[in-house]
Amino acid sequence: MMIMDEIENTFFLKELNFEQLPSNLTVFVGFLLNKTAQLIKNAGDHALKQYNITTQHIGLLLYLLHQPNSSQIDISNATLIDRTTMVNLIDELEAEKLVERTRNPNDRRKYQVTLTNKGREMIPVFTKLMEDTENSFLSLLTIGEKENLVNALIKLIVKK
Amino acid sequence: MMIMDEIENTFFLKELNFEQLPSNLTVFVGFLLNKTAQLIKNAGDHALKQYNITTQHIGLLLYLLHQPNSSQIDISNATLIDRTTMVNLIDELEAEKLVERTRNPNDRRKYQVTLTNKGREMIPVFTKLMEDTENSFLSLLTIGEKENLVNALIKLIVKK
DNA sequence: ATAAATTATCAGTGATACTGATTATTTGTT
DNA sequence: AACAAATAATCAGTATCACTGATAATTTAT
Repeated sequence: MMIMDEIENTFFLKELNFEQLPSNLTVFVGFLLNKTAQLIKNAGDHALKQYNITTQHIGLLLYLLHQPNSSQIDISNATLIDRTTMVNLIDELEAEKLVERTRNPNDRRKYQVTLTNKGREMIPVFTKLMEDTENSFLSLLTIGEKENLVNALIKLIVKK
Repeated sequence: MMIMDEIENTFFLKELNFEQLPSNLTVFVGFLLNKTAQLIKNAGDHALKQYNITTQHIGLLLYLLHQPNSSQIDISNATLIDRTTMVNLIDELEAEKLVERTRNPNDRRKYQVTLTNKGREMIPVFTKLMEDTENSFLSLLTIGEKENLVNALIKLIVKK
């Protein structure tokens, strides 16, 4: 496979000092995904640090913008974040006065999580910050490569 | 961008119940990378569970196969895993009798981390398991798509 | 009316990354 | 040779995140 040469020339050999590679490269896709995810998350979190939130919170806010009054389970399902982790994330957004919990009058087991005015105001700020951060992170890729990357990742996630 | 339609038709709309999306899709690349990395890691860890190791350990073993007698710092740099985390990972591999620490006689600050016979015997087993797992995970992608994915991820990691 | 399911919550566990300090050792400088 | 600085491994502690399993409140199904 072509990739093998590519890796040996660019990545493992030069940067990671791998001098030889196992015969099948797929062993490393998990590693590559893991490290890339870590790097882009760090970049995003760093940019958001001044606002006391992380990249995880952004997904919630954007979801709420388009699906107002969602329950925590709804948000959990939509963002693929565990329901018990969601409790903390929404606690944190509430502490920053970006969202509010109100009971759903039609089903009092549920909350309606809603954006506050501050939340609505801040979303464009956060979005811009994240866009800039991700664009900078992805700047080595062409538009086509970005599209391919996104499409591949979506395929892999949707499959599950 | 074409991608927007793609996402709306396949992913957010159907699976995640997003009905509308922010104008710039790059906000979500971090999310996609994060989730994909999580899923593939879970799959690998599950396959390796019977051997009491995780996908993280595999990278170390393979590195040691090609760079015997490496120090912990060497491995740490090669695998992009923090040096303090490395201590634990090698503890765990040692507990499983897959590697050994011996002091480097030329520099007694360093260890030489070496594969045991058991370690060398098990590597093909682990590799096969990981290959099967990753191939299954990536089975929806064509060869070309896999190559593009790997190349894109390598570009993004090497850049940093 | 009762059983079963659902939503949110909490306590606890485990994996991982990272900071900052410490010890032992080696290297560089005078 | 003596001393300072750098390096390798370690440890204690913090933080994030995913996840298990339990519980209380409420709704739905039988």
